[in-house]
Amino acid sequence: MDKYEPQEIEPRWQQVWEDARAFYVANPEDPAEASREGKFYMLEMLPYPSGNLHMGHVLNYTLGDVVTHYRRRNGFTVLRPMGFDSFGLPAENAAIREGGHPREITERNIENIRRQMRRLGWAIDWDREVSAHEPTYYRWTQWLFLKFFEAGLAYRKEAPVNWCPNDQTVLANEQVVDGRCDRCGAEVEARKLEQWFFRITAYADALLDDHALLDWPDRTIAIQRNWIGRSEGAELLCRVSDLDIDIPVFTTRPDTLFGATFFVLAPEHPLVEQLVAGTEHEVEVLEYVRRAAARSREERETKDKDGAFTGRTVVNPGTGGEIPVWVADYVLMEYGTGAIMGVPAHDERDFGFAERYGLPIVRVVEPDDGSGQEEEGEEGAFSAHTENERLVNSGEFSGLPAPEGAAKIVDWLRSRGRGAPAISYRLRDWGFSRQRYWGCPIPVVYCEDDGIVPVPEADLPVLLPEVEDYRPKGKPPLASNEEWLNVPCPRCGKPAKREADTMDTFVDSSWYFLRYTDPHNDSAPFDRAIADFWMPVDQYIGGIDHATGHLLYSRFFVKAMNDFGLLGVREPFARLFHQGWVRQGGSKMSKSRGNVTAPDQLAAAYGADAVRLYILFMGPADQDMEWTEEGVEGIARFLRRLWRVVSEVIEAAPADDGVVEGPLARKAHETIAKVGDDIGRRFVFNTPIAAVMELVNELSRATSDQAARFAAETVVSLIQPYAPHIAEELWQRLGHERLWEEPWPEADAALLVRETFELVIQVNGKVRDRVEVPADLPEDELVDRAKASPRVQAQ
RNA sequence: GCCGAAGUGGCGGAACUGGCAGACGCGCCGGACUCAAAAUCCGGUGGGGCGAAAGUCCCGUGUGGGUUCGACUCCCACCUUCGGCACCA
Repeated sequence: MDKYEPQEIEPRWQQVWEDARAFYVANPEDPAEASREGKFYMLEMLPYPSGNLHMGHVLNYTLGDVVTHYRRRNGFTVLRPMGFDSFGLPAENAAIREGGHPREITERNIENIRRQMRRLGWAIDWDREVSAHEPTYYRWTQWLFLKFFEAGLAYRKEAPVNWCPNDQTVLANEQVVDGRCDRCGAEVEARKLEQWFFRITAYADALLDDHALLDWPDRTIAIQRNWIGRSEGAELLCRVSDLDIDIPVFTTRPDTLFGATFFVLAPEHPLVEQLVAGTEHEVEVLEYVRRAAARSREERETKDKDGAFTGRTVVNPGTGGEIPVWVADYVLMEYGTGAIMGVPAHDERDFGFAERYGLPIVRVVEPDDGSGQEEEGEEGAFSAHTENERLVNSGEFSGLPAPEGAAKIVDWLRSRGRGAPAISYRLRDWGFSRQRYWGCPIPVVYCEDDGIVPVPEADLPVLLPEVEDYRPKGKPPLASNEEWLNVPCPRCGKPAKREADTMDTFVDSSWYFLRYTDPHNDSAPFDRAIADFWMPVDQYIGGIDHATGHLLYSRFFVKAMNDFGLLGVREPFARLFHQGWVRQGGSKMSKSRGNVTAPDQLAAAYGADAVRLYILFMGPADQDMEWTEEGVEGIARFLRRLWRVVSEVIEAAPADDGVVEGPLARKAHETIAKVGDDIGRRFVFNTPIAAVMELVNELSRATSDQAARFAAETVVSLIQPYAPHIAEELWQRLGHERLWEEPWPEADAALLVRETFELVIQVNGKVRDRVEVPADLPEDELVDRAKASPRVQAQ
């Protein structure tokens, strides 16, 4: 018997699969007519090509690999592509650090990762590989941008960005950690610059409603729901009598309208200046606005509430009374209308403000217990929404239950043209322009006469130009290439300038799963019929850190593309699974933390099969795990044991027509049922390994009969998705071929049914007796049997 | 504060629909092989009593209650940890 030598076996089988094009899948001849029955689109989030794969990647892609093999062998046509999210800051920063061009570094990293992926034996269709930085890809990113622009879903406006005063650059949000630049540690400032935005807020309701279509983890849906932050309420108009202007406010508590004793504008509110212009309050208010602007976000959130009185009043549309208008920075311009009605009796924040400035506090909602209790002071001055409340001090609405009162008040306001039901969202439009080099150019031109002019489709791609110095230095690096920057206006031909910002990499990754379906198309991003054949992704696997980024952006992109008529589906990812973090020393494993174990050394020491098995055996795949190599020896032992036991069977039990029966045969069938159920239905990946280990343990006790032979073949077949190399080798030695195409084994249902089972009889929680009873006995019979037990009778 | 997830041996974890808690693996202990060690193989391993032994009894799944013949699992209250949102009107 020869030794188990993964370093010899593994490359050999990888070559066999490549030569046989085992995991490549062709698109249907006529995708519009092809049956979608049996198609399976397996996708894992594409890697960022930074240096090396780490164990988090190994977990992610091994999970996808197990599912791919399992589905294939269950008769599905599985699309399982791979690509690289190859634009972005890390490559650029690495290039700045090491010298050299981001493209060289990126392409070197891609080459290296591709090699690591092949070394691990993942079943990937490499014909469909795409990389975001290749013009053949980003040409279509630009094309899609133009569609969004035409539809009014991409627009430009002035907005605050993160500015690092030390590095003289705009930072992406993900580069700001606790308010500081993650490279130099300087405190980040807010600056106002013209920026590009995607109008994702137009899809806020669709993004919420269509959660119902998705088989996603509850927590992911909850995170997205929180992020979108939909609040129902009303928008009402408050009139500044002196100036004849109406200021809209949003509230979720219209029932408390009669308790609004003051009015507050955010310091950034555009009407502030007009309200105080030329009044005695002007100096004081503008000074307050300036001070507020200088405050850091953190200071603004933690200090006591303060503000400045404008000297103006507005009419409370409920009471008809005049209430004072203040400016205070606890009101945020970004949310609602940037103005609020202050109801100190029923809002904690308004209460704090009113106390400080001596503003009146009027209770208008009370618990409906009939006692009319009047509590005063801190505790009683405001009250949270509870089940049974009624309105008081609210004119004709007094006495109504609070929810009904709210509805009646909104109706009443609407009839007088002073308000309407309204919905407010926390979600903001997606700012996607970056003042950096290594990204997809935004294909527009600025013309003095024509404004923003899209680059004609025929002129795409707008190639990312070479620049002398791609370091960020306050203005976009692309702008330094004058030859590239200055072009005639596509509309009028006059001298114009290109957009020098590039796109956020999340734009690239918002549609890559569509390009995979038709990766070589050079007349469109993809053919609709082909995309409609494969989409949606049947199983997506990736980190939960993308819940409010990539996973939201991609849903938005697909919805918009569906509205453009480019695509049939409205959701990209039907089913979603998040692998847990692989931590080392307590923190998430990532390149930026430098706490990375490369899978290479591990594969060199134990083989790819051991690495794959080990990462899945460590624990439930959706839970975080602390990386340790402690247990990898156990997996290596298991593989050697598997090799030895199966080799023994090959020698001791040549295949014949002998009967396959007995406890070992039954155990094999139970294992088939368990493994298939775990992978297919429960989507758990650690317990199937334990089940196969159990079967190997039992098999090792008797290796010489036909039941042993059946058990050995079963073991090899079931472990194949996890450890395809050793499985293929042993399968061949067992006298078969092409295990990767072998149908998944089926458990013999008859063998799974136990004819009898051991009934455990308990009285008051104590085990009194165990009796063997027929499995099909009805419950009352079971009770009778239990009562008939002498040991129960003796009690 | 609101929303979500999770607490089981020395460790990672198993127990899926309420039915012998601790599968499988790590570690540890003992044995075989060996001049010896490594590797490999075999056996043991939740805690505590009683017993020479076969055994047998008690305790035990974050805490306190409850439902049930029976609870890691269901219900109520709480504690702890982790994640999301948060001056969001």
